[in-house]
Amino acid sequence: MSANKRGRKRTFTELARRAQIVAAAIETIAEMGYGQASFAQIAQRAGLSSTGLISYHFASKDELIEQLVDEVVTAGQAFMGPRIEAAVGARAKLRAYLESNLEFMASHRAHIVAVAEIFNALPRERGGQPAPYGVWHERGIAQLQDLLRQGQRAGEFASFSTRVMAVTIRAAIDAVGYQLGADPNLDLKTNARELSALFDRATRSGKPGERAPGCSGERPRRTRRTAAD
Amino acid sequence: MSANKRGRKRTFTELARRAQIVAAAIETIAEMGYGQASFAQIAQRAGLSSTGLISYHFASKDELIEQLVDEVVTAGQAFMGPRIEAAVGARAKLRAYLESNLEFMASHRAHIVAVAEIFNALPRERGGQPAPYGVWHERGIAQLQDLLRQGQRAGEFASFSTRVMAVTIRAAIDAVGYQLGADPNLDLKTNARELSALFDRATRSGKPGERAPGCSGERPRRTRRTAAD
Amino acid sequence: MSANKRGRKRTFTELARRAQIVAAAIETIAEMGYGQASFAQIAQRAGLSSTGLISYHFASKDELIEQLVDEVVTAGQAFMGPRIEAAVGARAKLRAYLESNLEFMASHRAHIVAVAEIFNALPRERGGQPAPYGVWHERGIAQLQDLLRQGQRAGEFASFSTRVMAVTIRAAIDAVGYQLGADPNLDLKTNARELSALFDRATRSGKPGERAPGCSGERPRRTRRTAAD
Amino acid sequence: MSANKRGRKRTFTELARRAQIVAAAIETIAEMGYGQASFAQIAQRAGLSSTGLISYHFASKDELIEQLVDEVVTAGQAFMGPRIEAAVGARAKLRAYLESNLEFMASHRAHIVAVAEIFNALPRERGGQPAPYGVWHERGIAQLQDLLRQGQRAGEFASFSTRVMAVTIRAAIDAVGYQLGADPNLDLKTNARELSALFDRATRSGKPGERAPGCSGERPRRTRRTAAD
DNA sequence: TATGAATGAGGATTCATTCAT
DNA sequence: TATGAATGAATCCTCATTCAT
Repeated sequence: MSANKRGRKRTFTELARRAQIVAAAIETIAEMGYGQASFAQIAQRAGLSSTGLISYHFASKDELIEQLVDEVVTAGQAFMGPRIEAAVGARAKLRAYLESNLEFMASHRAHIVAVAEIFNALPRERGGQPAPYGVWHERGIAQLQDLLRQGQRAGEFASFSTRVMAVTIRAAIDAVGYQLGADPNLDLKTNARELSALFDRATRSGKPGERAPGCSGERPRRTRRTAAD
Repeated sequence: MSANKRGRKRTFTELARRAQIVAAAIETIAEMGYGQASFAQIAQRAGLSSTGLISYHFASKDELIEQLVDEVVTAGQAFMGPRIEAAVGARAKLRAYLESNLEFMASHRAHIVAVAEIFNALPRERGGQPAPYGVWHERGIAQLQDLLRQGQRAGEFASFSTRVMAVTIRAAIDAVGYQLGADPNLDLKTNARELSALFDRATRSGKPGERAPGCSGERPRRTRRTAAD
Repeated sequence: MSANKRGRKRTFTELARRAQIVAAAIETIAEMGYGQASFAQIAQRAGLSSTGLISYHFASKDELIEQLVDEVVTAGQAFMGPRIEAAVGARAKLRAYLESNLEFMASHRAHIVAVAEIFNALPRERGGQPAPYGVWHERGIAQLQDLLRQGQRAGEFASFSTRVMAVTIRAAIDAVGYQLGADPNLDLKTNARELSALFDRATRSGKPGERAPGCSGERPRRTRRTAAD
Repeated sequence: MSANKRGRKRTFTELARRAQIVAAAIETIAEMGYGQASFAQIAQRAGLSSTGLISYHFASKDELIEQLVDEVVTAGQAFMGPRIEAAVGARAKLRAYLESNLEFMASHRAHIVAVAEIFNALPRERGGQPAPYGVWHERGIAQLQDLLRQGQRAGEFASFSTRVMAVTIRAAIDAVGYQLGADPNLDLKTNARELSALFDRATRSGKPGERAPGCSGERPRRTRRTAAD
């Protein structure tokens, strides 16, 4: 992926142009939706005077989108990875997973919305051929399943289908991204706290010393509920 | 809705053709994705020799999609409504909600996949103007929030943001539909059981006589876990 | 023209239907313009539930339009002919020609507007093949030229190109029809009076006893002029 | 008006292409009529291999037509304006108006025919919304009315409705353009001379020293009349 | 006769991509 | 490298006409 179409290593300028185009594509897709994100729109936003330049730097629209997704996912992992690893224990890691995900969303709103648009707009896995970016999705699920299995082995988590739980956790996070597309003022902190608590209850075992809040009759963090709940 | 463009009551033939076209659209969208579902593709699948016939029966592509969504949503509500109402108590209703949703998916796979495609492909709410079928989504969320609030008032459910919980429940269900698009052999019964348990734990209060399974250290329905979990 | 496509004489019903369709076409074209007057629009206005019926009664759209023009022109001639013949002398006949034309317009606004639309919208004479309804136009010009030549022979009219004068008179009348399409409240009586006077001055000879108003320094019918003149 | 859709100044090539396409549109419309002037026809006549190129250079068909009309009207005004201004006195100006109009027609036959086609084919003013290029028409009428009023104030012209007279003059000129579409060999010089004389008689007052030719019993320029008159 | 269904050609427009400069 | 010009396939939609009933 580091070689251009002439088989040479990409020059600095070339890399800069690609980055600029990808950035413009992110903005465009986030703002107008994948369906409206034509080369013309992207070029305009990038300040380019020709769509031809996009075709010059990217073999096809597919390659542009691939690059875009790649960058966002990589950035996300770079942001979240350390935070998750720093947490001790499966419960803490799960909480870190959820909260760092939403924290990343807060600082990379357009990126997240764009990637969500792309995932949704592109054809899914059908018959035999895989979805274009299904790999990333499956990789994320697998990573989560690992975490959940560790917790189950450690007795921190109850017994449940790690697959179903992982898919649900991802779906919950993606739903926040989806809502963020519609409402830029969405309160991500509240969402993070609520989701953390939700999946904590959903996963935790009833082990002594790890008793679920519901079991003790007390609630750790009482939150005021408003009408908008 | 029962009058055609000439202001006449729709004939039997017309209704049949419309249904046939809608069915072809469902198949096409479910199989190829919304983006690829042109009139030409739909007409071909319906065995029509001209795209003009689709335009003859539907005022626009929008009307076709609207009709499609309407049919699927109406059918879904007709299927699920009674099952949810028959359940007694909020916990049981929530379980019925989840299970009837997935049961409907099992028998209407293409319908669900098609509608999921449409929801995802169409422009989202941006700035001020709402998403085309966002109404349905918001209505579903609101309905779920009602159910959750009732459970909270009755003491069956713990304290949490009903909005976040409702969005997460819907996201979990939609994720199952999404997976169904990729894998027609998805085990919906297992998914239904797991999701029921998951959200039962996530919502329930610690009231006596309503103790969460996790608290007793035992699991009611022990499920064999496979590697694919 | 009195036989239908099966070579039979047209039944009363058939004639009635044709008349009804022609009437609807007149209304539609006058109101929406020729370009928007599709069979669907005409059928709807005629209260028919199928465009097929129009095709059943008329061999083609061309035949419908032909019939329409025929009816309007015939009605116009029936109205104007006697009025012109009743006038004595070329000057009086020319005045009668102009005034009866505009009088007919007043009572057959839609007809006139529709025919004007058709004349304008249809292809003109090009290369060799004649304009569809150029015949009517040329016939009208020829008739006017006859009248003008008679006046010249009788010494009532000055010497001028009867062709140019005839074309100009028709153009002036058609321009009134054109304006009538835009402004239904157009004052036809004033237009008739002004055009009569205009072409009286433009045609008349300087013979004694027939002196032009301009020559005597007096004006026969003094009209108050308003700012809108 | 000098910036293209990318907000750039138009290049030489772009201007040339636009001009070429406008020229092809003029030819096509003049020859086949507005109704038959599809992008396909225009592209073919311009030697383009794709209708897409027209859309590339013009935002819409409307813009193409607008540009076409604009060019022709501007050229016409540039041609006629100085000739009218050079004339001294209302009578001479009116004569210059008529003669320069027809002179322009002689050298820009297709342009005039095309614009006449467009004016006629496009929807007229109806209800409230104005005709697309009605502005030009009304502006021409207003300009003529100004000229006529000046002549009336100066005593050169008799008393008449300047509106009716102006509309009739324009109609007479347009009728020449109309005939030109059908007969390319139309004798424009004779038409110019006859129309000049016609409207001179129609407008002039009976003032001493400005006596109408008809009053003297003599004709200044005796013209041979042929059968075709 | 009359209806509604069906056809297929033709309408403008959008778009990613290619190419010469 | 970068630009603008050009391409041609694909988009939805309109319409007069035909046909079976």
